[in-house]
Amino acid sequence: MPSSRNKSRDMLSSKKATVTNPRLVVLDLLLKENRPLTIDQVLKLSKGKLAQSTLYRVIGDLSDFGLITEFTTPENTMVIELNSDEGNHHHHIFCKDCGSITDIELNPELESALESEVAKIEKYRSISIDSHSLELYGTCDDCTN
Amino acid sequence: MPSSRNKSRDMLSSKKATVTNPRLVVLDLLLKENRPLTIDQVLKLSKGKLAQSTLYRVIGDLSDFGLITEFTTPENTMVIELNSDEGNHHHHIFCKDCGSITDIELNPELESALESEVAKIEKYRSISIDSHSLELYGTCDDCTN
DNA sequence: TTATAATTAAGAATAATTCTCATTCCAGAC
DNA sequence: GTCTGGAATGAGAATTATTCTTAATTATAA
Repeated sequence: MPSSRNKSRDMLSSKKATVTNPRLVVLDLLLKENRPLTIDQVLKLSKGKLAQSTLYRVIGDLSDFGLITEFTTPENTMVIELNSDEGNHHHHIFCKDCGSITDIELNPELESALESEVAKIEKYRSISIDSHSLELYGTCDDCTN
Repeated sequence: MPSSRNKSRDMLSSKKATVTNPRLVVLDLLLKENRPLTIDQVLKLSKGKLAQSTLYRVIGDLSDFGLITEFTTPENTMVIELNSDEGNHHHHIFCKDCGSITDIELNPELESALESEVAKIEKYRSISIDSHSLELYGTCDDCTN
């Protein structure tokens, strides 16, 4: 009974969500791998313990609970990522060769410059902006060699 | 014989590409609408003059010629946009209610701050970054009311 | 005008995701 | 601990977006 299992349980309980095996499997995996995972990766790493349809539904549920975030690769497949407790804002680098996804944080001045620009755009265009994301596309270190 | 038709012809010729009707239809539409268009919008606006499979292939061709750019909505459907002659870099706002897509340009200082941060990330992580995109998600003016 | 190569249209095929519904599981009441 | 109602699951069908295949058509340029 690894501790990640308990952490996963707590995460679900704290959201008053029913604790079920598929949900625990997904959370455990994200806790253990500690990186964004594609659907394929989740399915492979969980070795047939999850029906594909269940995975998609569980992802929807966990997103609704605010425990994970979904986004997509440039090739249009779903990626999930644990929401950190601190709710720290970050962005992603996609490697076009191996498909790896890496988190990056911008330096705080740039991030806040970005946010105030976004605020300006909101006001100027009289629209409301919920979120922004900066994505970088390129080749990772491993694939460059 | 509207002038956009001639513009479209010229665009194709300038790339030494064969001038065909489906290609002209797509370029004309983009010239006329002057905004990013989804596959659905292109199909509807072109009123059955294009086979769907042709549209996808034509989009691939026009991208290869460097005349248009493809990207995707948060709902994962393809969007195309005319490449401006100036090749000016810009970003997009997606309205989560009506799905409209709007171009925005960042103020030049921010854009160049972003670029130098990206360069820093490249160096620091020894990766190579080909492109970046900033996407804003929110509600447009029309949908706020 | 004609030959050749490029392009198209229609629909089949594929891939990702969502839906359906009968079965199983969880959580709280006894 | 057992029961029970509602929530969640699993298997596969359905849907959606995109790509592929192939025979027929069209564009170019000699």
